[in-house]
Amino acid sequence: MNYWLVKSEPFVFSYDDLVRDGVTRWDGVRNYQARNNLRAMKEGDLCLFYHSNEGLAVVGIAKVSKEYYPDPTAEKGDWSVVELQPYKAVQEPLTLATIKQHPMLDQLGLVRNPRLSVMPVSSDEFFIILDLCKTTI
DNA sequence: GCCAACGTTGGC
DNA sequence: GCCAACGTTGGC
Repeated sequence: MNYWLVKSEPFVFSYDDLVRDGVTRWDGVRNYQARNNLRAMKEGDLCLFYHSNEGLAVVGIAKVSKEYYPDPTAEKGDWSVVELQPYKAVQEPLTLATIKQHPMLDQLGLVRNPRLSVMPVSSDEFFIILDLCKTTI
């Protein structure tokens, strides 16, 4: 089991939208590092769902329901998508400000490379974050 | 292969 | 709205 963090602008696609839709195709990724992370996801892996631009917080957990396949929205280039489904909303959203204050989370990709939209999270980091969200899985 | 210019992301 | 960081593009 691997753990990940995906970012979405909530006014484009929020965690509530994921709950509403039940499953979504995570398309439109046009960054090689992010794409390679999508390709490393296995069915059943869990993703922290982070709201960027607005909210600036981890708000839920998504599960990888389908492993990568070619992005149908890509007109050219070698891009991939996965499918995600809602797993669990967190009890308390965890804001970026709080994440930055936590000494155990200073290696988190979200802090070290704020522009990457799909990134791996260590299991230690994942469970620290769940704990800060007062959430169990 | 280098590097300048440009575009995008995303926090503040 | 601004700006820093990063990635991409394209000329040489």
